[in-house]
Amino acid sequence: MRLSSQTFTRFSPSSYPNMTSGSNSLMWFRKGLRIHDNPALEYAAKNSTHVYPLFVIDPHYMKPDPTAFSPGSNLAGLNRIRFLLESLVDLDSNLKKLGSRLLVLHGEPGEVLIRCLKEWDIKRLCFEYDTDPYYQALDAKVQSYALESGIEIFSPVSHTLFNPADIIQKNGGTPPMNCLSFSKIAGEPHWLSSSLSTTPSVIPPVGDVGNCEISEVPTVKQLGYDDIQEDEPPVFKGGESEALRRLRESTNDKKWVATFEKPNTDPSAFIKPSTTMLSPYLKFGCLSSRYFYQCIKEIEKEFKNHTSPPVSLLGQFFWRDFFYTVGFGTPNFDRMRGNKICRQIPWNNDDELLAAWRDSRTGFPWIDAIMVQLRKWGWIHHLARHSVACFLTRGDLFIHWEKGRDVFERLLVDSDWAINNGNWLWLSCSAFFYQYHRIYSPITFGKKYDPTGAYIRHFLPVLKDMPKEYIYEPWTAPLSVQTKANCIIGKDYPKPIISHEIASKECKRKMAEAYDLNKKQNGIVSDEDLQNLRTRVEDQSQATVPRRLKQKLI
DNA sequence: TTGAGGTTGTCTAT
DNA sequence: ATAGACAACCTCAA
Repeated sequence: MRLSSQTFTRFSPSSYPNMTSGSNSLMWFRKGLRIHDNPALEYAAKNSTHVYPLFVIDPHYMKPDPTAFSPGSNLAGLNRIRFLLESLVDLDSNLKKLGSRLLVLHGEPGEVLIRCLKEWDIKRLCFEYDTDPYYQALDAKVQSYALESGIEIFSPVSHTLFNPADIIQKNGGTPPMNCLSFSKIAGEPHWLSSSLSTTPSVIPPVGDVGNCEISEVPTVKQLGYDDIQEDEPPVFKGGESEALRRLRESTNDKKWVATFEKPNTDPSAFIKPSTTMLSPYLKFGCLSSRYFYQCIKEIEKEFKNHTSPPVSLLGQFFWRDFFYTVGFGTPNFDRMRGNKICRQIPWNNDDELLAAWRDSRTGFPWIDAIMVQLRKWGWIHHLARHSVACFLTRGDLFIHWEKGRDVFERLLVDSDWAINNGNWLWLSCSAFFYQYHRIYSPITFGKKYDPTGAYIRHFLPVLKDMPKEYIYEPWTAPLSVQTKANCIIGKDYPKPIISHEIASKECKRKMAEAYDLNKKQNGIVSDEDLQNLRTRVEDQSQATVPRRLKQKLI
């Protein structure tokens, strides 16, 4: 496809009116770890003598954090870091096929980049536009240096289908607040009917790298992750090649693609998961969302009765762009305080309950099994995310969504700033979704997909011999049954940390009080108001939920 | 002001 | 499998 983006940031200093063929270009990779449909790379490859493809290993993202609750950096768990490194190895290999290679440097990306621009006498800097706050701040610094130095910048929008800024402008200055109005404003992407030719055939060679300390793509061990215990092979293999292979595999069954309905997919499917599992590849841009979109569009043409957004496979891309747009247009999107679209809710501060949830010790097998899958795979089904997010926040534990967001951010291979925050806002009924009476049951929700509990048995082997009558509520099994199943509740597997029946009622009442306050005060809730409300609802809660229901954790 | 619609709730009855 | 009760949130269009 000829996906030359019409929406891009470009500064062409007048001191360089003609791009001469004797110029050096730097292609800065961050996301967008691919050679297909990569407008920044394509632009760099044109009319340059030398192209320097660069990736900077950023300690902000990849420095090991020994104090964290699971191996990884303070931002990313090991599964995601490994995925990223594999993606870089694959990118290097794909670049080599085009006569180039990937240059890897270590350090603070802004500083490293500016050093490279000087050292390599770069006249043109190309990188994919990024809406995440971290890159917005970083890119502003780099751009201001480049402008002063007369370096041309080419920064196209190619991570998402649409340019979030365009959507916000079309909507009158604020982001659309639901998926339907987003779709109406967005329409069809302008590049939809562009032809399918995806990869540059050659990239000008890397020039002299001077004094820069170029390294190979490091291994996780070289980055300082020593104690890796691998009991199972990773579920994902990073990289563009694997992404395209999996895309072909996923789109092989055209009828499945055309009749996909997200809400009807099965969160308990683990032998053959019920969705494409391509999200990690989209997150890092190993797979172009626009290319994927075109592939689905082609398939839909063959089926008159194909499904439609928001539930169709194509619809999932609108959700992605929707969250990117709201995230871009909302100050403090990743926080409750200072976030205008976020209901102010007096969440509990209970680290004991939070740790139980995080470490699969809630005593609810459905919840605990999901959290095991999250740690092991770095991926869980969307509805599984709903189940555990609802349980942590408005459904049972009433703990702040930001705490759950941090855990997901760390453990998910596909964790994406806008989408992760957007979904936590959604699930906690803080924004977008407000029907807080609809609470996922930690017992019956999983049961309706998986009545025998195969999913639980797989991820929580301690319960593998528990009869199916008790697998979702093992504390109700008679002691003789527990003994026979080699699983004594309270010893081998925890008792439930709360009563779902009581806790969910309490949560509804607290949500009603919080909504009431937000409405009365028109969303302007001070720290003091919030603390007063917290004291009030907790006092009432003490009256109805005895402390002993928060049983000792194993 | 009113009413319809909102990707993915649960429980019971048919 | 599907329908209605439950108790009732929000936003947006008319």
